[in-house]
Amino acid sequence: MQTPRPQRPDPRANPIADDGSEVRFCSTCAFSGACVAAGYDKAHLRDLHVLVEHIGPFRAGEHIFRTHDPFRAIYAVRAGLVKTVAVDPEGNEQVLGFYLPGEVVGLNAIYPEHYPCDAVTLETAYFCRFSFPAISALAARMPGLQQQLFRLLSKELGMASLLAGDHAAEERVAAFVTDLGERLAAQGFSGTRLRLSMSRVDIANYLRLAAETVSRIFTRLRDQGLIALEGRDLEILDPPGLRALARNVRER
Amino acid sequence: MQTPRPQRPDPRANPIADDGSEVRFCSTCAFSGACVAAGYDKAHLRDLHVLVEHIGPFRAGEHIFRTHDPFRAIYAVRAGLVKTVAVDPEGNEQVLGFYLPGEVVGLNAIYPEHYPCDAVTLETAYFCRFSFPAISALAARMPGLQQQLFRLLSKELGMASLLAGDHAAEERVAAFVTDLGERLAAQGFSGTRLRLSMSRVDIANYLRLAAETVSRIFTRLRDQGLIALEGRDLEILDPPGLRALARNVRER
DNA sequence: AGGCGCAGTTGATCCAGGTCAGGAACCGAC
DNA sequence: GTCGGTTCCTGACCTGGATCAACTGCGCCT
Repeated sequence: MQTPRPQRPDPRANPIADDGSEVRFCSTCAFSGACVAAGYDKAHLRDLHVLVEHIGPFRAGEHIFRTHDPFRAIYAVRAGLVKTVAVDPEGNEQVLGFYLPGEVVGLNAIYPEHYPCDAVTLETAYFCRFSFPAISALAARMPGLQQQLFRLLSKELGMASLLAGDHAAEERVAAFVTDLGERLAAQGFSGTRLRLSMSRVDIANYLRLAAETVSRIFTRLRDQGLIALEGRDLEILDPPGLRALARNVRER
Repeated sequence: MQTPRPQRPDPRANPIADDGSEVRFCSTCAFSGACVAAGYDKAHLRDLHVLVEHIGPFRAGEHIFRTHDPFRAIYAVRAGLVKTVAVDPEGNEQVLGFYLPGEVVGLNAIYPEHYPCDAVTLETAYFCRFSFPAISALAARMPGLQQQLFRLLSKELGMASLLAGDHAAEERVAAFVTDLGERLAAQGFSGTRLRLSMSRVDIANYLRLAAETVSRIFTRLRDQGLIALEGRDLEILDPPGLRALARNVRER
């Protein structure tokens, strides 16, 4: 709905998840495990590097792809933050997910062959673009890569099922914060001090709550001493406490 | 929670989606497209047949796999109906999906490497069991099969996102019925006269509603002349009308 | 400085759907 | 047949979270 006005890149933001080198590639990239773990040689790694296209910077509010665009590629986030948003015929938006550095956007477009959502950057962001026909052809020659793609899809499926569960507002918010922290930690960032680069409205929409509810729950969690929150800067003070609240959303 | 007592197979139920022949294979199987569409020869088809294992019958209430079982295989439904159910630590159940003949169960286990849910038959059912290591090895040699697996995963992802959307109870029920009809039609069954083999409680749980709400909405839809419903036998009287109610859930 | 606009918070009210409580219909068991 | 169990439906009430309405604080413009 909103047409976010461009805003200039913020030098403080956006730690870059790789060293920028073409050869060493993103060390935390979603696909790195496919090669490294399986012990692939330089030649295979080079295949991956040839088909990847480094794109960016995108400034906050720019679109990577839009609903109904034909599906051509998947995008690994190199730096920055992206949300995917589906819009129904009445114009209601639904945030489907937030994607951190090292994560992959666009997998839900494989089946419909068109992107079923918009992908919008929330901060200045850089991507690796993988042509899907090319990467799936390569996957046929690299079992580790095929396996990795299966795993990414299956993981995304698990995330969607969590979101689909019916959980109380507080559980949802606690799970959201815990999950963000863990995903950041998995990418080598701090898992306890983090910046919520998305607006409260986006968070609320993603959690299928009203923005007011999210706001109230944040203050409640703060009053309980579980988190410290100032604007968009969040610190998780009591990870186990928060995890306990989120327990039903996350464990099964 | 409930331990459903076994019940004897009902000869009326469970139209079988294939001719039972080992060689001709399930004509409506989720994987048939992978071979036929891509023009594969008999040799490749035979590879698929060798790795598949026909299992069943399972009677209503039996488990195909359970939460935490190590992930070994995916299962294509040959006949009958299955639900998948996740249980959280407090014992709350969440139905994740219903699977009709021709559809595939177990894809959400790839990433965690353990099944994240139980799969329970709701009527007498037969399956094709595909060892996952074997089918993904074959997929590396059969791009059409690899593509098909990607598509299945991506499709399932889309379904989960629909379920995760926040929609009014009536929209959810209308979408559920419409979707069931379309999926049955896709498998060659009637898309307008169908049997809800799952209980109202299961439907409600799947839609994240109370059973009472589902019941009330069914009667409302009947009063509006959109459906005819007697027990578990449903007829969709006004498909476009129902689709209109479901519009926001399904279109994007 | 002042003023505008947007993001976020807080309080007051409302309502969709959940919960609770009966009751009817339909089994299968004996 | 009757009994007990189960599923489904319906009515009466309750509540979590949505909605509506201020209000605050901040960044940006002129």
